[in-house]
Amino acid sequence: MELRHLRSFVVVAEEGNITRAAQRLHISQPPLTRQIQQLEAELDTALFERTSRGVELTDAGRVLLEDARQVLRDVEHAEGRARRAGEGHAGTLEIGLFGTAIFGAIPMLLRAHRERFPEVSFKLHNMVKEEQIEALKQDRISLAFNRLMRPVPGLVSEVLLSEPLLVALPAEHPLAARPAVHLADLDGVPMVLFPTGYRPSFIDRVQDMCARVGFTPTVQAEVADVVHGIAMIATSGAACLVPFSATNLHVPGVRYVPLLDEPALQVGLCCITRDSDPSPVLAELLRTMRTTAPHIRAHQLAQVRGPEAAFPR
Amino acid sequence: MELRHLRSFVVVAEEGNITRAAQRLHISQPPLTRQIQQLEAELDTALFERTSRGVELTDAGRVLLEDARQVLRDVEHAEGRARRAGEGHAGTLEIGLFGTAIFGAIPMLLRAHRERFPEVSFKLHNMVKEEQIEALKQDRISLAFNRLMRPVPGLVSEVLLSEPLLVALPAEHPLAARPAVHLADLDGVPMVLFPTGYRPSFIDRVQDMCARVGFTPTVQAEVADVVHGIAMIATSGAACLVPFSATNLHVPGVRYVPLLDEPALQVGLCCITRDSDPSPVLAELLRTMRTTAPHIRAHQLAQVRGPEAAFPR
DNA sequence: GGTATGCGATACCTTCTGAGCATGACAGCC
DNA sequence: GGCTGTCATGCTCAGAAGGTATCGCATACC
Repeated sequence: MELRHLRSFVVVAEEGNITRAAQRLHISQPPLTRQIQQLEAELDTALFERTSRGVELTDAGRVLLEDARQVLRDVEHAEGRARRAGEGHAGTLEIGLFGTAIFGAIPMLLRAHRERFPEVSFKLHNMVKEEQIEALKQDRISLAFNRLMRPVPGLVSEVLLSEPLLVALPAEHPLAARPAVHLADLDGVPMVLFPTGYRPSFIDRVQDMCARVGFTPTVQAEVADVVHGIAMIATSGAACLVPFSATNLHVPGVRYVPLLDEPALQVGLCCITRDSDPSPVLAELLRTMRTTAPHIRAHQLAQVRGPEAAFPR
Repeated sequence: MELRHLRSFVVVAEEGNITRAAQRLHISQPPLTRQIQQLEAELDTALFERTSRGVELTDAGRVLLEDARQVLRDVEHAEGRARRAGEGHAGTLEIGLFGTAIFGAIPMLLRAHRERFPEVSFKLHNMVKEEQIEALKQDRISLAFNRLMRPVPGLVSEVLLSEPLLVALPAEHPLAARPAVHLADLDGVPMVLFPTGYRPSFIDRVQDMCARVGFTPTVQAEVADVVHGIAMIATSGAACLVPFSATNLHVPGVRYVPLLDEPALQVGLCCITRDSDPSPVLAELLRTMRTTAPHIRAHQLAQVRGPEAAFPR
């Protein structure tokens, strides 16, 4: 059975007349008659009753008509989707995630893309940086989000967005009442750092920044990720430097206080891809993200420093 | 695009290798290559990346693979359904209904058929006898259920089932307390008769039966159908003769009392069809109904006269 | 009642497409 | 550097799909 048979069958059923159906199909009547006969032979069932005025569907014909229409619709649909997928407008992307951004910037970026191309869907996989690199190399994902990245052959890393930093503090901490603090104010305050594991990472960035303003952080604990960090300070006197995205983690007893050391105190959100991935779906997502990221950044800055700071200079 | 293309495409995608896929498809490699090329040309998109070791799906290819599999499954499914429909095991039947049996015997008959062939579905249309005849002649339904039928050219009527009769009485009526009554007991009791309209019908049967036991019914009202009849007696002192199926109409204040004049006092349930309907789905339903009807009758008799009467003689 | 009309089915011919074969171009491997 | 395995291409041919002419049959119409 070929689609040709189904296409012809549907037209014949609609016309109730092989001759007229043949005209609509731009073929002559005999081959159309034969097509129907072939279909009937293959299904071992009469699909039409032949009357003096034309043809009429049998029970089996009626059943097949429904199904055939469905199949033809699906084929058309598949054709459109494949075409759009070729242009990057449809498809599925496997994405590796780790860290804070998952609560803030990344959903906004992906939502923006979904608005452009509703037929693109995402499969998100939580994995640490080493796993992301492995998965990218093995083609299991085509995109990973992370913070800092040392060069890896075959992969490229792009800073999409610089996020402001904040200090997460227990609500009863003296600094928590201030509208903003300097990083140097944290000298002597016990801190929770993250993540453990693969370097370089956010933890290195934090230690580097503290060194620059002249102190070495008092490390109360090193934890696996931001979620553990926030959870920890809620029940201790410690502080924790976090990217803006983390402020979407609303934990009772935790306050987020902006840092005044901007713009130096920011942390990049990187996306990592294979260096010659031909995927048009990925390419379109990168385009979306590059145009959306500045808006997200402006929004974050406005939140941290007030609306007038959103567009400096 | 033809199914051939999709079938080939799926196999190539599964094998990741055109040569091997060609072996599985029992064709040689060059035509398979060309089929994929045709598909790609038609969709205006690369479906595979050609590597030195074979082929690999592109984004568009992955999207199409899902859809193509779905289409092929649907085609197979359609094929099976059409085949089964040709044997009467699948399809849809349009059925015209009127009167009491809709509450009792008919659902049981249809349920029995559904158990044999779950793929057969029914569309029920409520219509009076004249409409049933018209609809049958115009092919809008292929089966109608009713009570009495005078011969109509082109249609055949078959008595599927004889249902016992009962008297519906207001609960406070003196006869309502008895375990059973004779038809003659109704002499002088005001009666509600039905249906109005097309003759001959149940109303004629009732009058005929009363005449045979020696009285002319005192007609309090003539109503459209059994539902109106039952509703009426609930608020009046009248009685109403109804077929067993009506006892499924549970109306507060109404009692159903068996008649002792059996087996004479029964009423047939007829099914009406076109006299040379080739529909195998209909033929199978008739088979089911003919074998199921006696069991329903036995069940009804047991309810009316007690278990030992269910299998007389 | 006989002719005209319209229908699908069939026989026969034509065209073209889809498959096979041989071979080419290219990459990876020993 | 040859060997192997991959997909791509050019050529040939069989077979399938389509076209033409015609048949058989029912119905409609005069």
